[in-house]
Amino acid sequence: MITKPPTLDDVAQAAGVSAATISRCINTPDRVAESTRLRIQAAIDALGYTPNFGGRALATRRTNIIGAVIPSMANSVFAGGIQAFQEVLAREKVTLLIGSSNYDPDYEFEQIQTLISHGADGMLLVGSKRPERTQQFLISRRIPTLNIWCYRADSDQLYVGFDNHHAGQDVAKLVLDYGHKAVAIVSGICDGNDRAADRLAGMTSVLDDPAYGAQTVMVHQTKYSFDHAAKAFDTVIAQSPRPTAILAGNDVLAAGMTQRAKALGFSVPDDVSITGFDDIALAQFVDPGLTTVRVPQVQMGHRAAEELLAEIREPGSGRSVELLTHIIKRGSLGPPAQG
Amino acid sequence: MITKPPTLDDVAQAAGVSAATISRCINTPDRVAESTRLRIQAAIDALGYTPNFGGRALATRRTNIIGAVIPSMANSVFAGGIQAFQEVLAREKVTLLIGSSNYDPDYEFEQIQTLISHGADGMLLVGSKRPERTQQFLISRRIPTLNIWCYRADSDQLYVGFDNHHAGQDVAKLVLDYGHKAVAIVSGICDGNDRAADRLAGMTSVLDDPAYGAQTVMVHQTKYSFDHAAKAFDTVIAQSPRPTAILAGNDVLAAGMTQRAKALGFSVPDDVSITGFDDIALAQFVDPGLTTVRVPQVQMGHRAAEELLAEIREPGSGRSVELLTHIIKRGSLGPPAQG
DNA sequence: CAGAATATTGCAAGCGCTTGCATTGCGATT
DNA sequence: AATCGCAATGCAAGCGCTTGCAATATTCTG
Repeated sequence: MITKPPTLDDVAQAAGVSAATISRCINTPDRVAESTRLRIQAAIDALGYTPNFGGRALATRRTNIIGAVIPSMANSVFAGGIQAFQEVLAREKVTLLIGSSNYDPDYEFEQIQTLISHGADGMLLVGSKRPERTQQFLISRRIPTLNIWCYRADSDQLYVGFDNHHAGQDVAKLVLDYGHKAVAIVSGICDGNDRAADRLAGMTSVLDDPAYGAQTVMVHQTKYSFDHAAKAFDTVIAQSPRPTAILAGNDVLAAGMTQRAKALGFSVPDDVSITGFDDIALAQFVDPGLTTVRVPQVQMGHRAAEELLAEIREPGSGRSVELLTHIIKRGSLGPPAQG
Repeated sequence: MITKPPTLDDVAQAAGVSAATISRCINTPDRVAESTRLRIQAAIDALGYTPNFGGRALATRRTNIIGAVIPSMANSVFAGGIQAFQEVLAREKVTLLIGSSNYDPDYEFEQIQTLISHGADGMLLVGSKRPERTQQFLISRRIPTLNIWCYRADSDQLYVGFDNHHAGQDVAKLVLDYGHKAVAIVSGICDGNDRAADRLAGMTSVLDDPAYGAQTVMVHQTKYSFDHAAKAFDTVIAQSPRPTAILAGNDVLAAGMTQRAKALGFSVPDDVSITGFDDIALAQFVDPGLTTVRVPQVQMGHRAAEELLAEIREPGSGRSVELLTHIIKRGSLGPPAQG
């Protein structure tokens, strides 16, 4: 027996009222008389009626869906934040539609289009820079959008994040404070990834500051994977002068390099110090533990959800929020060997 | 300029054809002449048109959304599989709606309802056992559903996963092969989590097999977090006789215990061996590396997507798939100290 | 070159729900 | 008792898209 799901009309028939009344009974119960409401409720229960989403979306032009496009689901960098984000949404009966862009702006655009065409009322995006057409699309569609993982004071967009540039400077300074003079940077691919670019810029701005008398041995960009990190280490460590410290663009790179370093017989941090970024769970399990920048992921997710919801319900009411990062010191950073 | 999003009609007007043709051009391009197709495409691009989801859903009674409810997004156990799952869906222009249940069956039910009321054409769920009302709901709504992370031959449901019981036996046997006689198990909470329960059952079935002459010192259930793992380690290690090996229900527990063990001055594996389960990225970074059971996450995600899509397009055509696990040997398991 | 087959395109009827406006009923007001 | 105000309900017009069927244009067949 192929039973089609019951519709509003079915319920109306069963309850002996018009479809409009049923609709009101569901959406604005106080507009319906107590007695009919009861009758309707009974009919709904009897038929097991659930409003059809498409119909409702079509009529109201609202979906209660929020879309999020994150660069990657595979590594856990974004997991914590999204989980926190989702918790808040769930509480408000809003559903999360997730896409992942694999760090590719074109693919990100595609995902955004998909999510929006699926009716997303708002969008959560990672980072701030994106191609003109993406921006245009978002604007022309009037989709409330909020960017996380970065923060820009001088912008009319909404941000809930932190200052990657500044955080990058912090680590770099710390490393120089330890006395390192020859430092290399292994960054994520900056093209299309403003967080990586900002971090890198922050780091180099310090390293290249003559006041410190240090030297940037090499800046190397590579993908966020353990394998790429290992290769990057090989490249960087072969430079001359050999760097005594390597600043990594994130923890995945740092972890991968640490492992590779040990495999090659280098001692961390005695032969080479390595710092990370993000403080993902992994960071404390690497041996030695990664000195890294802690990003307040959970807080970021929560606040992002709150502000985005606010912006959706009342355009203009969402606020940007700057979060603070701080450095977690573990064993992977030490003074350079006496040379 | 208050631009409402462009509709099919707008595009039709711009391209000088009827709305129907536009629709065909999008859904069945070969039914449209090359020349008009180009003209339409131009119009679409010019207007930045995206099909309205509600309208489409209403007309086709299909949403091209698949819902997934996973126990947790916070740890990376499920990330790889979901990412793989999503990749296949994206290729087919199907979108993923994700919910997380936090390992709570009631909450899982709630999430399932939300996703389905949002029009999900199919559901991906983790594990096999769930409350009667959840099952009933799924059945009454005729939602194609596929379960991952487990496999049951004797079932009319769809599974793409592996035999947790068997895998649990495998690790247990391996540990006994190393000569351990006093073994403890630190499992996830089995209530409402059939994977954890199956693994545990598999492990105990071996440990309690008199043929091996071993002893199960203790079975301890706790939540999947590093903190809980540390506490569990404290409890378990204080037993008498002191276990020389601890089987963990997953890698998070194993990693947390390893770290705690080292912090307390125990050498792993010399003082105590620890095994994990899942082979998440973390496992290779823990020192010593975790001997664990590798779960073919990516493969699981891919196959699950394929079978679920098949089942949705042609009910009855989806097939269950049993995947195989194998043990990855690293340093955390060794022979017991001579005693 | 007529007639048929086929490829393109348009018409119009929904899909299920919401909502502005009109209608009905009824107690309150004068 | 006639009138008014308001609460409760019904009517009907969409919301944007798909699709069976019909109409027209194009190509093929003999």
